Amino acid sequence: MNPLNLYKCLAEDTRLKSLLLIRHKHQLCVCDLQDALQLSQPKVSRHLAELRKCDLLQDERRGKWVYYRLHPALPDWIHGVLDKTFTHNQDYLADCLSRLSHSCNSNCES
Amino acid sequence: MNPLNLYKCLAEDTRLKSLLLIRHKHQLCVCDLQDALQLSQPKVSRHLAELRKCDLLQDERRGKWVYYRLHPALPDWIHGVLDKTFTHNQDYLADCLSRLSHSCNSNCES
DNA sequence: ATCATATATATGATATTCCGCATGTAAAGG
DNA sequence: CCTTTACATGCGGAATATCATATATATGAT
Repeated sequence: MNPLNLYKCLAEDTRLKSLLLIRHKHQLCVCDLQDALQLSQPKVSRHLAELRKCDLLQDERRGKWVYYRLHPALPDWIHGVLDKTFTHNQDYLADCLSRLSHSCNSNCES
Repeated sequence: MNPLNLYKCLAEDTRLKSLLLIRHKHQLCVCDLQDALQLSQPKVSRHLAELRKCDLLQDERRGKWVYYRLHPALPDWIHGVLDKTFTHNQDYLADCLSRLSHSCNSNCES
């Protein structure tokens, strides 16, 4: 993953927020994000697919749900970038974070 | 500077390399970058203007030359992101870095 | 089998970004 | 002045990205 492609992935609101929320909650399914971001299902799904194709995310189906998490092989420096971004931009994430904590699909397990 | 706008700025080859090279060399003028990146003058200039308008860069004219450097008010976490990106992506920068060291507009002073 | 829920994808329209080229401006030297 | 060098910007077209809508697929329950 070269830096240019990473930043292209981060350069869109839905993708950036999805990545940061998934990083924060460890794993989320599409409908969690759909609720938290208040976006249509196809829109969320399409952006997650893009992040998956770039190997930033990994998906795993469990029953009806598909859970997304950070790709386990993600280089250290990318973790660092995401960490800094999350930590220093709580205002950017406040709204969707609060909506996320009210939903309960992914929160209720492991 | 919100993270989305930052990453939009970094999501283009000319802008990303320019920023990283300027960070590395402390300051560079347009023709330094033009040589290092082997790009047309208007192309470099336009992307630098965009980075300036987003307050990522600051410009300063000295005689015929306009020197660009990182904006002094750049938040710490953005410095962190740039540092990690530079350090862990030397391959992405190798070519333009070597061309940069052969030129001598900005190297020859302070 | 049928249906509801969760997710993915195809398609065509719209918007945004990027580029090359031409032109404009600013400084320095003759 | 006039020219050269360094840089900036306006403009139209090409390439890309994004979107909404419709449709397809997968799973689980009845």
